[in-house]
Amino acid sequence: MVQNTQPRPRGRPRAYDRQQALAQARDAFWQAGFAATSMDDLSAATGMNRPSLYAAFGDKQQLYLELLERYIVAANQAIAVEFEQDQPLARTLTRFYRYALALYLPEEGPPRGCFLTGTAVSEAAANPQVREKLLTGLSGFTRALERRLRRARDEGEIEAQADPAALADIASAVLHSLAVRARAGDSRVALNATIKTAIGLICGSAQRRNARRASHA
Amino acid sequence: MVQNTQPRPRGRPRAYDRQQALAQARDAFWQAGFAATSMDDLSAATGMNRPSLYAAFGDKQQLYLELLERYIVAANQAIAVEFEQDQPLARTLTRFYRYALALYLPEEGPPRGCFLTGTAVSEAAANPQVREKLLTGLSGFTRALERRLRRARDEGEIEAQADPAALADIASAVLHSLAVRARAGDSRVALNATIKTAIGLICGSAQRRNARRASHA
DNA sequence: AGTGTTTTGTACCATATTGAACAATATTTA
DNA sequence: TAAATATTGTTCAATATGGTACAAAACACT
Repeated sequence: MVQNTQPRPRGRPRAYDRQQALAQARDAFWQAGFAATSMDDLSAATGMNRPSLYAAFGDKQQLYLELLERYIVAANQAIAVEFEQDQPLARTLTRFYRYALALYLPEEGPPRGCFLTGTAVSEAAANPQVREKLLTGLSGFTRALERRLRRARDEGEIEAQADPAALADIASAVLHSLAVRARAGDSRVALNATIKTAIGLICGSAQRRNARRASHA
Repeated sequence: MVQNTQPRPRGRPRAYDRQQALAQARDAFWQAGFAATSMDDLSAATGMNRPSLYAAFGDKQQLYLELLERYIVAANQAIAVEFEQDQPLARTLTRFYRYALALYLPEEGPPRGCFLTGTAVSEAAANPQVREKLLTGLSGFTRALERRLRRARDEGEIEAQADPAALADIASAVLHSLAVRARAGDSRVALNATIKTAIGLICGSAQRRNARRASHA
């Protein structure tokens, strides 16, 4: 059997776990936003001291951009897995929005919305790097939705004349709205009602009844 | 004729115009966000020195909350004026979204999106006062849309079985999406396509053709 | 044990930021 | 012209923040 244990690195071992520290830094940014989170906050959140933070992740902006990238990649992977499933469109979209909402409304603590819309949007106007990553992330989600809707159209799940790109725009808009409204403190009931309405509208006349009378809080 | 000139106040006259200073402070926040805007930035933007800023508007948060309030009131007034017009729903919605987009994409300078979603959303998770005002503002817009859609239904502009609250949710979602995507740097063409799609979808089967084939960038 | 290597943790510096104190200034009123 | 009043502009203190230098610590290798 091949030796699969890596040779341990030379010097003093790290006192932190890189993945865990990144997640903790992300949560700190997620709560307070980029500008309002200081290196001291990040130090406290990760348990690392500042020199270690700089050595491991560069300065605050580098770390933040890295976290944006990771969030986008993870979201795209989760979406890809879900959209590859051989499930009805309505069910897939329901799971898609429910998964997002679970992320936006954690069990404990204040509602936080989406990491991208909750923290990157405010920086985007003044910071081109953040703006670029944000747009890349958002349009990636939209394209994934469009591919799934195209498949739904090709397989006869929605009307043959439906425009996948147009419907993906609406489906994305609902996601953006959930992200904003969740962080704004809107109720879970109201957000779920929006999800129901959106799915009814997107999935077409077969589901039109739901679109008309989704329960509202 | 009654004397309508106010008696001038006692001491040294103000060197600034209050309304103008508020607008300049708002634009500073709008560009960089709340946390990234310092009192010095506000001082530079308004031309006032910091002691005058404190005397006139209180601390940074007080000033910001005041600006949120004014933005919400102004938007509600503009919406009320527009929605009172005796115009077809599709035309009203078109003007509504175009007006928003003009605000989000100024002629000069980087795209800025909506003042609420662009600056208040990031603060909302950690700041209950901002969160409350944000939710109030957003749900006010949604209610105005709902009233207009109810009128459209009652007057036969859209199907009698349509649910105004549900459609208002979608119409709001599109507004939120425009706000986010504009600040993220998405193209004017793409945003206009989303507007067309949304209006086609909301206004129902009479406009269904537009919903299917709105041009995409 | 001793040496080299990497990380940690303390200490430090320069600057940014908030907030207020206070004298100077510009105006109205007596 | 003098007094009262309100704002301006300078100055200052206290703290926050970003970023780094450097010695101590913890490991691998010889």
